[in-house]
Amino acid sequence: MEKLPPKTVERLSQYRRVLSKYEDDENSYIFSHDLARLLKINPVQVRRDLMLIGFSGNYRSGYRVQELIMLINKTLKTPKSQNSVIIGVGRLGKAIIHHIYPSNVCPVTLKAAFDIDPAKINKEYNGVFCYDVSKIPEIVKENNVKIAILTISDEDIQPIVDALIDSGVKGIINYVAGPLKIPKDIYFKEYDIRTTLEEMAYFIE
Amino acid sequence: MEKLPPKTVERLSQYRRVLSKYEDDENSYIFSHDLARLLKINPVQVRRDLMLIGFSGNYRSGYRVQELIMLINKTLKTPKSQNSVIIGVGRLGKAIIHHIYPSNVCPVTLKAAFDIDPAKINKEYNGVFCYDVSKIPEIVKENNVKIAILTISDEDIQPIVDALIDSGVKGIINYVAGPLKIPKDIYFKEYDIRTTLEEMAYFIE
DNA sequence: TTATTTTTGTTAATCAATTAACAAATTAAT
DNA sequence: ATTAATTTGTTAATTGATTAACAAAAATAA
Repeated sequence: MEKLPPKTVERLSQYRRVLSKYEDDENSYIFSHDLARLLKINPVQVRRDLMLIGFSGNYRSGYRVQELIMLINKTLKTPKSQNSVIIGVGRLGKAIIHHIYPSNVCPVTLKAAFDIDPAKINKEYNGVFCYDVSKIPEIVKENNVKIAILTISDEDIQPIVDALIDSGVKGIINYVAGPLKIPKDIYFKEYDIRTTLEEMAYFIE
Repeated sequence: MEKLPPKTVERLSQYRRVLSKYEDDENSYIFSHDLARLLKINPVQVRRDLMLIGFSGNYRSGYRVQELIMLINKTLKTPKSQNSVIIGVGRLGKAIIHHIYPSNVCPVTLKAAFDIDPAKINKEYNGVFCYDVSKIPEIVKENNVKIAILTISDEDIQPIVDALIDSGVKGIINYVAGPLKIPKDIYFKEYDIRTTLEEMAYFIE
């Protein structure tokens, strides 16, 4: 099946998250303009996104929330379908562990954490066990992990990245800027808050 | 002067950050394709971005690093020109404080932190003082703060957001998804790692 | 001197994302 | 019944971002 545009996928994930708060009522409906307002986007965009996944609404009452969530679940792979690991259990690493795991909303499972600091290794953080980075190949292969989250900025992170990729990781999210050698076929995203801050500083007034 | 495209601003911030590691040598130069490789983008994009800010390179040796950093500084406002605050000093809040402050690279100054937890108030975190949220109007106005970073997902965050905006904040970065009422003229960005994870899970094979 | 190579600078073309426009469906009101 | 109001579904238009294409500049090699 044809892949959806990346931006649409991003919004589908956001629709699902905000809608899950509205799901209490079995029979609740939502209009495109209401869903749009929750995400601060244009209602046409909502309708277009839903059109792309083949979801139909009702001319009078809008879109059925429960059905929409179910279709988004199906479209963005079924829940718990992808496994991930996190590198680094410092402040940021721990924050992310607590934010995404255990969560009934996020369908990506965090299978393990890794660190280089002996003080952090062989402990559990909110249910996620932390191993020495040397265990990456073993654990990653064993659990069929495809996504890695990087939260440490050590100079020597490149060997860790290489080990992850060698072991089958296909997507990397890096929260600490820094040039990394990453093959072209790896899905890579970098988020550094400083970039966002500087962009914002430029545009406000 | 005409505003630059948002994506160009984002990349300028990234160019500056990676180049600052190359600045040691007073007279170092870099080619567009080398800078491009560091950011995993197309060299044409680098040249186009630099063209937009009116920076010229040398046909033989590329772009002068030091001069380029200076021009980016000038383009993205001068260093230390914008003030920010952070809401919440939990795990994520502390991680961000340590990541951006004090930093000679990020030109946005973190002026204060706020929390609702009495155990966290009136303490200093890596040099940033934490106040009770009731102090928002006073501190924000006093320091001419224009940017706020949200790291708490409390149900009652809307009044905090309203206080920030009333006190003059023009840009908000939200790290915890959740519908917020934000006026149209506020520059707003939301980053929830779960969205990124789900998008990635969809695209990798 | 005359090619050859390399890299910038810029326009044009392409691709992606958003928004506008409006027909079709449905209900409610007159 | 007819009109008005509302909202979806879809195509077309627009806007924004990226990439391709290539001339101009400068140095090097033949």
